Amino acid sequence: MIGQRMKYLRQSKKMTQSELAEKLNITRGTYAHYEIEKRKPDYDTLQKIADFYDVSTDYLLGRTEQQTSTKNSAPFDPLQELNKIFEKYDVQDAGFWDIEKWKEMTPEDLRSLEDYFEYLYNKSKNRQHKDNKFEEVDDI
Amino acid sequence: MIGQRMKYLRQSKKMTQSELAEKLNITRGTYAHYEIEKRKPDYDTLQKIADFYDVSTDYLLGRTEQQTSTKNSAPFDPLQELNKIFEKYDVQDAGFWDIEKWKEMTPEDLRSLEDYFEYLYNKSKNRQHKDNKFEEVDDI
DNA sequence: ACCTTTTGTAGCGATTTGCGACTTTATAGT
DNA sequence: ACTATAAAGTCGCAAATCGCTACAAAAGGT
Repeated sequence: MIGQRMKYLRQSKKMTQSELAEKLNITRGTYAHYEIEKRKPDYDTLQKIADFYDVSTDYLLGRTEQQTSTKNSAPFDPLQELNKIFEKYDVQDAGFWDIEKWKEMTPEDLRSLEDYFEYLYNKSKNRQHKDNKFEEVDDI
Repeated sequence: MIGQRMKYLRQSKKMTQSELAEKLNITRGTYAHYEIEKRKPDYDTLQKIADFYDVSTDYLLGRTEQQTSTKNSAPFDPLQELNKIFEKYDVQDAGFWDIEKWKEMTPEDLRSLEDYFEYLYNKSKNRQHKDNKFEEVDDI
């Protein structure tokens, strides 16, 4: 399936395998294998292909007929999201957050942080400081 | 990224790695590697994961924050599409099409068929039966 | 028919995967 | 707090897969 779609997309752009391979930083031989489905591109290349044609990986994999890429136009910004949470829980940035690390954070990390804040919030309500479920947040 | 998301999805369903592994027909050890990103699932497993959680592969791969799967609710039906083409080109099913084979056909195959019909159509207009560009259609 | 471009296909070294077994960490019950 | 049990992380190895280079076949153009 993926081979068919790659071939179709390539031809509709009237490009040769060589040209595509160059875009993807692989040799033409390697690329050729994809189209005839003897090999599969690694995840990195798969995404490059999806990016190049602006289609979804689901389309390439044949999970959907909609080509339309669902890729975010405005990429996820961890710092911005962090501030939202700060506001929500009325936290003032005390300066002990390692901003550099936060740049690497995923949406899932953010959710963890929210869980943590919520936990702190609940704790402050009934002052039970024994539970150490979240004690290892220092690695955030 | 994919590991984080898999872990998040699994936990939000309150499942263990063992349970997930069973669903995906892999061993727990193998599954564990995915979450900590030491290994990557093959394409087949990736799609099983996406199917199981009903999210897009783009989401799993971190290309988008939208979980929503773009998978077709009504899957592509080759036979139905075939009939549309038959109608369009006024072909009557002479019974020499191997229906079983057609069940495997992709949208791209359909496009090829349309090209073929169009070719036949053009040929019939100026009776030039020498060009054998489409001579090998018997493998469709 | 001939030459050029493009595509398909081994062969092979190197990388990566999946499994099973073992270790470490977390959870629960008393 | 202590122990037992479950869950998650990690290692070594066999097997599968990948990417490259080189060669073969097909397609296109003159």
